Amino acid sequence: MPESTAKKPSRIQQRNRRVILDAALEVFSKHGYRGATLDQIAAEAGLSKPNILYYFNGKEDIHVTLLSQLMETWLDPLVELDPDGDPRREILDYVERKLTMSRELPRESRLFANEILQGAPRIEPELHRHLKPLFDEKCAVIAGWVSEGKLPPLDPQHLIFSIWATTQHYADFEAQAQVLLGPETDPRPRAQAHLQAMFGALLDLPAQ
Amino acid sequence: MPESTAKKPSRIQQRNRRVILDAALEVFSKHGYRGATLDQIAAEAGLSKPNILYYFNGKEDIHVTLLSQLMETWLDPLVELDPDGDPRREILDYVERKLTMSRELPRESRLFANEILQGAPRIEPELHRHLKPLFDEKCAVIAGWVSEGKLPPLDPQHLIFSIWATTQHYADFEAQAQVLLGPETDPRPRAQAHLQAMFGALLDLPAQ
DNA sequence: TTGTTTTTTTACCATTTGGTAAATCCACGA
DNA sequence: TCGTGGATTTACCAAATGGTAAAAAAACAA
Repeated sequence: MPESTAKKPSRIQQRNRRVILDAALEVFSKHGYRGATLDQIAAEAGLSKPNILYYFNGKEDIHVTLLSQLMETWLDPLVELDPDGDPRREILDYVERKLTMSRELPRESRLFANEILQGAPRIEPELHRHLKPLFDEKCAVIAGWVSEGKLPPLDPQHLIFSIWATTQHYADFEAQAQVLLGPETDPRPRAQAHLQAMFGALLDLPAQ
Repeated sequence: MPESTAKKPSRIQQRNRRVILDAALEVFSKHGYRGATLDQIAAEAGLSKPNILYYFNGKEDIHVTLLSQLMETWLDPLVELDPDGDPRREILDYVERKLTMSRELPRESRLFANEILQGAPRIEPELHRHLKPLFDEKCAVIAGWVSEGKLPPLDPQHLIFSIWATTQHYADFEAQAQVLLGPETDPRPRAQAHLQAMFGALLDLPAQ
C-alpha cells in the first residue's frame, strides 16, 4: 500500500496516480465535487473503482490532491509579473497570459471556480498558504508603481480581481458565451483586443 | 393535485410554492444542482419531502422553475439600459446596478453561475429564449452609439461580458475575496470606485 | 524457479437519495 | 354537522454511491 511514510513510488504508482488525477480533473471540472462520482472517474481513467481507492484514500483525497497540485500552475502567470519590468507592459502581459490560460486550461479554471463557488470548503487552507501571500506581494508591487507615479492611482486589489474575472469568464461561462456568440468560433481573439483596450485605458489614465 | 391544466392555485399552494422555491434557492446556490438534496430543501422549507413533491414534479422541476422565474429579475438591469439616454451614463449606471445586484442577490448570482459552469444543461432553452434576444438588442444599441460617434470604437459583446464578469465576481467568488481581503468589510464600495474608473476610462477613450 | 511484495479484481455493504403509495388530516362550503 | 377535496404524513422502495475485505493476479527479487 502506498503509505504517507513513503519510500519511492514505483513506476506504476506514478503513472496511475497521474492517470487518475487527469480523469478526476475532467470529471470534477464538469460536475463539481458533489456531482462527480468515483465511478465516473474510474471509467474516465480506465481503472476499477477499488483500484482507484488503492491509490487515494477517498474522493476528497483525490480532490484536494488535484487542487493542491494545480495551484502552482494556476498562480504561475501572476508569479511572472516582474517588479522591475515596465508597469504597463507587465500588467497587460499578465492579462494576456491569463486569457491564454483560460483557453488552454479551461478545465482547471472551472475546477477552481466550482470550488470557490461552494465556499472553498476544501482548499481554503491552500488559498491562505499560497494565494494570499502572492496576492499581497503583487498588490504591493502595483501599489509601489502607483506611488512612484509610474501608474495612475488605481486599486491594486480590485484591478487584479477584474483581471481574474474577465479572463476566467471565458472558461467558466463558456456555455453562456456559446449561446450568445455561437459555438463555432473562439471568442478569445476579440476578447484579447477588448481587454487590452480596456485595461490599457485604465492604465493610461492621467496621474492624479 | 396541482395540475398543469390548472385552475387558480389556492392560497396555501401559492404560499408553499414560494416557500419551497426560496428554500431551493438557498440550497441550490450553496451546493449546486447535484450537490443539493430534496431533504435539505425540505428542511430549509420546513416541509416534508413528500409534501414538496406534492407541489413540484421532482428535483429538476424545482430547479428549472426557480431559474425561469429568476431570469426576469436577473436581466432587469440590462432591460433598463435606455437607448435614448446618454451612452456613457447608461453604461456606467448599468455597471452600478449589476454591482448592487451582486450584493443584494448573491444567491441568485451563484445559482446562475453554478448552472452555467455545468454547461447550462437545464436552462439553455431559457438562455436562447430570453437572454440571447436581449443581449443582441442591447449590443445593437451600443454598436449604434459607437457608429454615431457617441462612444469610442469598442466591442459591445465583450464590453457586456466584462461588466457581467467583474460585477458578478463579487458574489460568485466571495469566498476567495474573503480570504484575500478579510471577511469583515464589504469590498463593493471600493469595487464600485474601481469599476467606474475602469469602464469610465474605456468609454472616454478618444474616438478612432 | 520460488518466495515475496505490489497491483488488480470480485463480491460485497451501509448510507444516501429521488421518488411513490396509501393512509390520514384538515379546511371549508352546503 | 357532515361530506368532499385538497394538503400532509407515514412507511416504504429501488438505484446510486462511497467505501471495504479478501482473494487473485502480476511484478519482481533471489
